[in-house]
Amino acid sequence: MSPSKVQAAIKNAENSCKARGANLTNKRKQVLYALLQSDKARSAYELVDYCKDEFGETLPPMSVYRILDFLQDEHLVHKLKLANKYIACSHITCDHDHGVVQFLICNKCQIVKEITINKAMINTLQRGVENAGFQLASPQLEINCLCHSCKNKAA
Amino acid sequence: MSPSKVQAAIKNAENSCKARGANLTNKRKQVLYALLQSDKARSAYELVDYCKDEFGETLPPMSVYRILDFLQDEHLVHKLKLANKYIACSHITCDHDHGVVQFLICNKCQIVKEITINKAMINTLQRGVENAGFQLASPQLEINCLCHSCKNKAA
DNA sequence: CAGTTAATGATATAATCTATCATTAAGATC
DNA sequence: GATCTTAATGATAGATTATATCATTAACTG
Repeated sequence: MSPSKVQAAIKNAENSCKARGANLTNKRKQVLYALLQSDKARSAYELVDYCKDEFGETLPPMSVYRILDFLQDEHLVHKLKLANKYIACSHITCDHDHGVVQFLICNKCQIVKEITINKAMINTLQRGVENAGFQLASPQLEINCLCHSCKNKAA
Repeated sequence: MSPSKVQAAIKNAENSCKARGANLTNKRKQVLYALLQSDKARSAYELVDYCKDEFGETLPPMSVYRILDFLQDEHLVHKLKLANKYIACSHITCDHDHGVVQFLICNKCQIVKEITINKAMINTLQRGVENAGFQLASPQLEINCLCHSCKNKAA
């Protein structure tokens, strides 16, 4: 994401926090920044390293986990359970509704791509899930994939 | 799963291993048994405990991981990355093709239900994934859900 | 400025998983 | 059957992800 977009996203995030009575502190901004300017999902410990390298900020892991919890509560960050890593929510920079966003996660390099699929498809899936007595935790699925470049490397 | 089905499944597994030149040892059978007779996904450490309790077998965790690797190589066991737990593959007991099986995993209690969805749906998803330059790791998705009873408890 | 809440730090520890080397069991060859 | 070889398992250490808990610091409030 371009630096100006990242800055804009952080500004938006700051405002939305304020509107909810929450406080996007400097350290929280740093973690959010780290996630915004990456196309990969990052682990909590990778974020610790990033903040150290980029900002000279020595955040203890515990603080990063707390900050990630905060950012998730504010809907600014999403945890990918398939990878045990975290990404910035895409709607921070682009909030018009295109359909249903799905996460494609590369098993090898953990790059994340978001694609949009037909809402009808998700509705069908949802019906199937409900017929089984279950309930979708989210319309956004995490999909185990292999990205183009890892696929070529693997071959 | 009924005890007789479990026994039949283990017998089948034994044969298919033999056919591939692999050896379904007693300890491997115990781990497979533990997964077959559970409707929940189990972690490696839960399997250690299970084998201790049920068979008086004190398997070190490392051995269980190795056994799980073996069983996965033999396509007898599947790892659910969403839960970091393991389940017996359903085709062990029932090998006719119904469509595409999906794993519904309860976020709370980790019970696993397998549902079948329309093959056309998966094909559509697959096309979307490929258009994005990715490749589905498997047609079987792991879907973050809440089961009926946990949903009621949560309310 | 005193008191309170919010945010962060420090420490310990749990859970999942991998790497590596040692040992034991099983199968093959003579 | 003794020996050699490979397969299977054990033992140990450590990496990674995550939570629990208590202490400290910063920010807000009256």
